[in-house]
Amino acid sequence: MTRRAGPPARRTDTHRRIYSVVSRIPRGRVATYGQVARLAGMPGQARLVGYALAILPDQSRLPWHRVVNAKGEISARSDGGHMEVIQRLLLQRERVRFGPHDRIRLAVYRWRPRS
DNA sequence: TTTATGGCTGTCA
DNA sequence: ATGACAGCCATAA
Repeated sequence: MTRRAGPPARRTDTHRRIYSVVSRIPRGRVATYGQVARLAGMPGQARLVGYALAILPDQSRLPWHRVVNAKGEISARSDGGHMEVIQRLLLQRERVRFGPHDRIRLAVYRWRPRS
């Protein structure tokens, strides 16, 4: 194994928890990166969520498109940017409406898990 | 090892 | 509303 002593498999566990939370976001609802981080037990790690989703394989079944930034917008990718369009389509397909400035009204569509 | 990004965010001007 | 800044930390070079 290449992994030595110290923090045991943190990266793996981190991604695991992030994906776990994302998989629970119901259709027609969205969550912000920061929100996912908090729910995953790592408040303030919004960027980690972005990383975890960025390396997601294309054939992944995870609802990555239901994660948006704090303003309710689809965050810009570093690459081409075609995924942003896909994300928008996927959301509209599950009837999430976009308001002015390509924004989603978080007050209306934000996911609110019970516990 | 060090440095520079990066699907972010809250605070403050 | 917009912009600068500072945290946070995984990855890539």
